[in-house]
Amino acid sequence: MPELPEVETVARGVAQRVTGRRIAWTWLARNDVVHGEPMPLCAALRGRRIRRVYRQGKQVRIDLGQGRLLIVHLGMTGRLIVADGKSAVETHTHLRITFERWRHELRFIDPRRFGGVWLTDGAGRGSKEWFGRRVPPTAADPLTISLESFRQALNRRRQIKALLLDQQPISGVGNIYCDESLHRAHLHPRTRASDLDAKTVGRLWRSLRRVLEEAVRAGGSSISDYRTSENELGMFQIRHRVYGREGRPCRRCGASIVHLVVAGRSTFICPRCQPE
DNA sequence: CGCATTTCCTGGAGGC
DNA sequence: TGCCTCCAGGAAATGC
Repeated sequence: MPELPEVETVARGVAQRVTGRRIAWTWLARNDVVHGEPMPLCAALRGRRIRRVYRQGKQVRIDLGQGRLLIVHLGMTGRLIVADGKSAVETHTHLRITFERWRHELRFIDPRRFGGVWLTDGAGRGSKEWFGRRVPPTAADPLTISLESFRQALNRRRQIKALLLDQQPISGVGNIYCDESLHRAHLHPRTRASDLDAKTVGRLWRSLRRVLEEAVRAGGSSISDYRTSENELGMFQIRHRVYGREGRPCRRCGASIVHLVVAGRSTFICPRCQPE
């Protein structure tokens, strides 16, 4: 389940390996995973040099220069890996990008196909319609958002969990880090966001940033499909305090972790640390 | 506006 | 062993 820390890890890993390289050819297994330009993708990418690779929200953005941007969204089971061109191509590999004078290549693999790839004009605006599917939204980043902007974003009557999962106000938080940050802030996920006092909003702001930063340092959480750009496991899952820990003791108070559904999502809380 | 529900998709888990 | 159902969830669409 790639969220901010996973996507950040992948973007950094890919950046390290492909920045400055020139694209030789692309191999597309099925064209419904690529959106944007109706022209053949291979023709659009061949000869382009990779200027920069970075994360925005849950997107990996590959800047190709001259106003071209290749956006990769990993969805739920997507992987973007740097692989030896001679290594076996596993099933559900949808896109391969090779480079001049390099034996390695970039591969996009996504069994469930909730993810996708967009070739845009560089603006990559979330609202803009592209051939096929809309570019997923990005807004304020939880690692850099100011406390004041965070407070404004939370000034809604919605449940705090639903708000944190909504990518429109703040982009990058998914189910895992939502639950982890709420536990650290001692907040019940069904709390109305607008009911939080200034002190509590500050606590959540810090908790969210801290858990995301820690997870980035651990290379993200590998629950099922997620792997780094080198196809290796992340390590943050062993440090989860609530996510996936139903029935196990709270690491803070020892109470049994409870599973419930909030905002239509599987949710884990400590009933003692996070009273309703 | 908020919120629940459904849709897309595949693989893994659990029941029988 | 095999078949069935359910579940995981990012984000959009739909209905109340």
